[in-house]
Amino acid sequence: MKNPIADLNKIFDSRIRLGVMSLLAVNENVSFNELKEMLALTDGNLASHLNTLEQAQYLNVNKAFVGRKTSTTYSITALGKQSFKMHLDALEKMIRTI
Amino acid sequence: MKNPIADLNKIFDSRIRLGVMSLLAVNENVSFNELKEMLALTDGNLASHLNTLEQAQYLNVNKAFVGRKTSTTYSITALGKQSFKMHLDALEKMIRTI
DNA sequence: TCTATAACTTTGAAAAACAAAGTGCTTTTA
DNA sequence: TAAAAGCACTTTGTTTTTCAAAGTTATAGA
Repeated sequence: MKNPIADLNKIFDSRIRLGVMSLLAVNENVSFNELKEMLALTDGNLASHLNTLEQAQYLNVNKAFVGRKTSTTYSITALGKQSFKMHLDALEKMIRTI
Repeated sequence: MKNPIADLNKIFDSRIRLGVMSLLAVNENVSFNELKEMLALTDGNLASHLNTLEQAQYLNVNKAFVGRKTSTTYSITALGKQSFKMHLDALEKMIRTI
């Protein structure tokens, strides 16, 4: 019997950050509003979770214009991809022992 | 693109409660002190997470004597097993889309 | 010009996490 | 037999996290 949670990443304890990462892992670029709708969050709540992930350097922010309107999209960094993969591996390992 | 976190159980957001459940899923009965050691927690911290899981009726408390010493062990309830399984299924589904 | 939308930031309240110390009971040890 | 130690908590209090709601800035469209 050994510690099953030692390899889990604290940042991904949050269901919401897990959701953001999993959306960004599958879709190259996702906009603020898409994330907001997908995860059914308020602006502020989403913004703060995105901020946490940004601080950790797990994602990039891309500010662009679609036509003349601003559109902010988010994408995963290499570090983010790696950290997320490690977390999922740890989860999978945990699941597999069950 | 659909909400990837809708089926996750809020109670299992916590790494520690996830760890407790995964230990109890594999080992029929685990004592307070084993859990404490495995997960590297203080008494109070473990007790409060166990309490949360007990409130949710995800685990049973068994107070017994080993020789003449008290030993409290914990085991998973049917509801706990089911809820945990659903959570893991949701996680697996999330992982598989990636 | 007025309204709406995007993407935040700020504020503040509520909940959760956690460590540390205290408790009551029993058992072992000096 | 008195003191020390272990078990399984509970209590206390601080720190951290979560979240909603409101405010902000800038642009776009009617």
